[in-house]
Order: sequence, then C-alpha cells, then structure tokens
Amino acid sequence: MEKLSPSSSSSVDHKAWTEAQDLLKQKLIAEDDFSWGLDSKSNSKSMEREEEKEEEREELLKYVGGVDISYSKENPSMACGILVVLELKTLQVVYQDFCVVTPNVPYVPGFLAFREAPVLLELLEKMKNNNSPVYPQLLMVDGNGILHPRGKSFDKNPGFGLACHLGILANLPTIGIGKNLHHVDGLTLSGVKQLLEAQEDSAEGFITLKGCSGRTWGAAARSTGGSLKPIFISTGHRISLDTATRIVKMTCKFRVPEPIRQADIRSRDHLRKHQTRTSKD
DNA sequence: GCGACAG
DNA sequence: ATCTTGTCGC
Repeated sequence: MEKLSPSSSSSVDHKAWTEAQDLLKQKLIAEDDFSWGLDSKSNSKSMEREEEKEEEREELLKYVGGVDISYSKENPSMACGILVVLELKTLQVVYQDFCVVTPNVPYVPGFLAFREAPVLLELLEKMKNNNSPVYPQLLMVDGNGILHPRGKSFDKNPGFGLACHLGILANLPTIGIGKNLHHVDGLTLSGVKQLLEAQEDSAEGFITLKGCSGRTWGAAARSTGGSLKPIFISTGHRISLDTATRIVKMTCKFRVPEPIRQADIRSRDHLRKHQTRTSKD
C-alpha cells in the first residue's frame, strides 16, 4: 500500500501547480473592476445640499475583509483560518469566523495558495451563502498578489500569488500584503530600504517596486514611524495598484493594515483556546 | 552547481 | 508560519 511514483512522490507537484496557476492567471483582471468608490473622490465637485439622502448614487466601499491562517507548533496538525470584516470608516471588526483545520499541503515558496486558498475560500463561501449583510466588497490577503515568482520565468510576466489566486476563486477584488519581501526580478530588501530612505518625507513612506526588467510589481511602505520594517503591497485581482495603495493607507493604524492585523491576532488567539487540551490534562 | 524563496 | 518578556517611549 505504499508505492511511490517514480518521478513525483508527494502531494507537492510543482508542475501541476504551475499549470494551475497559469490557467487561473488568464482570468486575472489588473484594473479597478467594482461598482463602489472611495468617498474621497466621488464628491469632488460640491456637496449637493439638497436632500442628503442615503441614496446610493454611487455605492461606497464600506466593508473590507481580511484573511489569514495561523499554525500551531505544538500541534502541527492544527491550524486556524479566519475571515474578518471591518467597517472602513471605523476600522472596527463587524464580523469574524474561524475554521480549525489540519494542514494537508506543505508550504512551498511560490505555491502558498495551494496550502491556504481552499480554507479561506470556504470561509468566504460560507458567509456568502448565509447572505450576511456585511459580506466584504474587498479582501485583503496575508500574502502577495502579483509580487510573486510565477514558476521559473517571471522576467516578463507578472506573478500569481495567493491574493490573485483567492481573488479569482472568490471573484472578489483583492490586495496582497506581504510582511516580508519575496525576492523577484532583482528586488532586494536592502534596495527597497535605500529607496525608502532616499524618499525623505515626500510620499508618506510609499515607494513603487520596480524590478530589473522595469516591471512594476507593487509598492513598499513604512506605514509607521521611520525605520520600521516595510510592508509589501501588490495587487491581487480586480484592482489597480493605485487604488490598492490608497486603501492600504486608509486602513493602516499600525504597520500592518487593520484587516490583516486583526485577522492575525484573532486567529492566533482562537488557536490557543482550541489546543489547550492536546498536550495537557 | 549553489543559494534564495510570501506564509 | 512558530519559539518568546519585559521594556523603552509617545
């Protein structure tokens, strides 16, 4: 009952995964594609003083989702996926749901989506099927969007990270937030830091990430203070980098945007509460 | 060939 | 990702 295939011997199948990524990638939309707007821009002329109805002349972005998965070292067979939704205006959590699972796919750099997307997608579909009134209009993902090495030849093509992958599966606009730089197209952490420091105080600590090839992969930001570790923003699906960057700014109370930060904190807490029975009695 | 490599 | 307390500062 234990036969290993000659060439591929585990659940890790780089070739099949790369092909799957390439297929999904064909559906990727790299521009703003949604019906809502950001309040800053919609009323540029003058506030019609007439009836200030809540009439939705134009729907506004109100609910922003965040997803993440936390893992337990004590119990490697236990992980916790989470979906949170925050109200943009107040940055308060208005929805949260957890999913304790056993990781079945290992983490392989470049293929994070095959490990995490199924869990996160399930949380989204559950919420959607329940007709929740706060279903997110936009999703922030703990991981990269196009800032990602797509297979081996990324020099001419944008990547396809978890944020892209999940965005397509869920058909939602997504923004990828990396807390570490995935080295692609010649980008290095030291190079990014130099650019950030050379910025002085011009662009609020945001710079565009351009690789050796000239391609734009995303943006780096030191949202807080001076010398903190930057975060790395890249578009996932149905959004432009410009819009993504603006929304990140709106949600950055601390270094990491609130939807991601809250997802991080809460999934970790939830995991602790659900593993207290494993090693102790 | 070797190292690098989101979470 | 995970292992980890206090501590310095606004």
